[in-house]
Amino acid sequence: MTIANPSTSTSTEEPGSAAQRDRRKRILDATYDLAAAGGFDAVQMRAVAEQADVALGTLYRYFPSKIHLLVSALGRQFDEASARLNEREIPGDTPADRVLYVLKRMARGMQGDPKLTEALTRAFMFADSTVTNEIHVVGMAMTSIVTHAMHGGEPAEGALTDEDVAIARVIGDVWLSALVAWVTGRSTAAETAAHMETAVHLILRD
Amino acid sequence: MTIANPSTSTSTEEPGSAAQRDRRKRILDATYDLAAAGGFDAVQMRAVAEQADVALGTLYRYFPSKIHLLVSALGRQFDEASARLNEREIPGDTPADRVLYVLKRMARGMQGDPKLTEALTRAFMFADSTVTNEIHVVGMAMTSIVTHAMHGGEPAEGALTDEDVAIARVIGDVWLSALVAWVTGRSTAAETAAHMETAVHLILRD
DNA sequence: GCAAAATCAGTAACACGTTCCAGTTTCGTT
DNA sequence: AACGAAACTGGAACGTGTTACTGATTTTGC
Repeated sequence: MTIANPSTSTSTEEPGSAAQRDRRKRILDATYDLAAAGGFDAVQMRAVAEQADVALGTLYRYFPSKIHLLVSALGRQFDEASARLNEREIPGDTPADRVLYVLKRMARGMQGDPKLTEALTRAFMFADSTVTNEIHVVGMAMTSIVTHAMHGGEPAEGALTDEDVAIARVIGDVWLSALVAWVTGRSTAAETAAHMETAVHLILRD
Repeated sequence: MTIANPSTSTSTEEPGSAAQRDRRKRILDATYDLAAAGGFDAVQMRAVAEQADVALGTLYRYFPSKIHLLVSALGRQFDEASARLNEREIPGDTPADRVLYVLKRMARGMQGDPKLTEALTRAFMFADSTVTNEIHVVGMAMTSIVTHAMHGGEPAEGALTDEDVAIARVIGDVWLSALVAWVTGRSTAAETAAHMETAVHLILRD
């Protein structure tokens, strides 16, 4: 339905003073709200600053660009999704079934928040090398989710073969392309789902 | 109030007066040159207009946005590549070998023009539903290139199975993701090539 | 408890995509 | 050749991301 706003969880200890953490949190919350309400274009730096009760210069001190801001928000989202999915067993009899299960779960969450998804995906696609760190987090989370599903939810982290990782990466690539096509209005949710299903069966061959 | 929009025609026979065709070509040439020299950011609408010897308003009459402009340039480029590749036999003993041959050829071309590739890829990733037509051209050209390679360069257009098309799409998806990773500086050319090789063998299994 | 350093608010200004407009030129038709 | 429609030019202007600057306020080091 809706993607949980991660602002309530402060599991990882972030550096800086309490006031800094406060401002950072307020900024990310404002970003999240604006993105969820109006998508990429609605996340305007002046609006974020105002809603976070922070000056524009301060906003730029914390996040050097709109892309950094949105990708950081995406990173938190993905971390949360990954954590939720990886701590449970995945239903399904075959790897393909299980992978499709998690992909469909993620798709459902995203379709429930299309504007937010559009904003974060656009930022991800537009990011350059200055955002490499934040983006790497997303890629690894995706690989983790897929391999975890392939192995049926068993914590077989050490048993990942090269082929497992390659398969997960390919599925992640297809997923990303499908996501972009959906976000940019070039394919419907149903077409995206059908394409993912075809691709997963093709790659995991059953 | 005017409806006419010369930019919406992408077929080989372009309508309009000679002057219109002239302007369109000048605009696309200027776009190409600026993109090749400085990438996405260097393709500035005022600069394109000036270099094409056209007023800014005229540029916007032909291409309603920077994204349309760049995606159209990408379409022209892809059409040419597709035509060149499809009129010859593809070397290689297996479908995987042949597909990798054309992918590596394309990769080499792109690495030779990194700024141009960056500009066109960025535009492609940022396009929305108003550019669907132009983007469809690119997608079909990609599918055509891959299926042509799979079948060894034989003109077996009528014999494409659903699976052929699905495979071509998946390979296109992986290609696109790899391209984005390379363009945004998140992976090197060598990593991209290795990933493509792994993925193609995985999908075409031989 | 205090001075220096860092941070912040507020605001102006710049850059580039985009829109709009008034006047001029080109094009197709009669 | 003349006329109306469409296209073109040149330039002003607007919105939003980004930068720069100044004077207050908070934090830090001692």
